[in-house]
Amino acid sequence: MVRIPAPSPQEGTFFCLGSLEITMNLNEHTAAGCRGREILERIGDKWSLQVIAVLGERTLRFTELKREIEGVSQRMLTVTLRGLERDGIVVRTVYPVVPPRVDYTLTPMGATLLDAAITMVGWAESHLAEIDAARAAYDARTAETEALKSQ
Amino acid sequence: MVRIPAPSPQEGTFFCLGSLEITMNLNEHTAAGCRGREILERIGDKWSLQVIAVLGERTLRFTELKREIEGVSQRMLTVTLRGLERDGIVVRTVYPVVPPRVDYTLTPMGATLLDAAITMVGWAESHLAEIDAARAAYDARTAETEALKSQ
DNA sequence: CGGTATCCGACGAGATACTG
DNA sequence: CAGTATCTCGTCGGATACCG
Repeated sequence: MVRIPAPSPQEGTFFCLGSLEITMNLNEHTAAGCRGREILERIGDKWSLQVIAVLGERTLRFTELKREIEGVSQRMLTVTLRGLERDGIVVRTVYPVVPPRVDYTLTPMGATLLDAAITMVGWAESHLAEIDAARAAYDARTAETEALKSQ
Repeated sequence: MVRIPAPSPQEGTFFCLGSLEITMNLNEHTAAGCRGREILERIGDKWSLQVIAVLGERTLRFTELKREIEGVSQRMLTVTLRGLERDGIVVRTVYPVVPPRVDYTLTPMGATLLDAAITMVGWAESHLAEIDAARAAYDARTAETEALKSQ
């Protein structure tokens, strides 16, 4: 388990991730202020991870990206890309030509994020069967309880 | 980059995470059906990761959990715990005593998930400064553009 | 103590229409 | 082509009240 000593305890510490402490200002003393969760809020949304994944293969234009991801609306792709650009995860390059051309590329930092994300996906892949079994068992238990109640 | 050959292509394949293909039924052919994203939907929500983290240290009762997490409502803690229980990440143990006592424990699978999550948090920790810089730069650029437009 | 039930506001996200 | 603007609806999550 990772434990990071708080460098300036007088600012107050916040149990961010169990034993993983981080230092923060007291006025940020909310769960939303947890920096460790920020990255999950970024890639935990509906589209970010998929965008990062496809850009991990190669640079793409807006329309190519939209075609590649399948299901994303133009609006949400724009919103997602702006967020990723703001965080320095993708670079947006506009070519002043007609018709317009905009390329999106993963930054080096974005590539390292993709590596970390793949770890998570790997975990998911190797535990999917176990999760499905747990769900089936839980749902069976729940259904049984419900049936007893309605008698 | 991870590429998993689709075992039964006739069921249709779906580009789940860039080059990471998974097999799925055609009637699940939505982005939400992506199994790789399921785990992110689980721990990407507002409270799951924090619950997993504090349970990673030791078994806790409901009220202890609520005290430990700070900011979570009773409702959301219940909802979160039910979800984690259903997925086999935590175990809920009810002791038939008065007053009631309910213990929550991380399963072995939950512990491995915590390890994977810590990888992500580690990434976040080591890139926070870079992300903040990127945001500041982006916001500065945006503010500048806005100022020019309103002239 | 450890929940459930209900109400309600805020936000995420799709559909659609319009633009440089 | 690559967006922006607006509307709308569904879901998330907090507050509150009640229960075994």
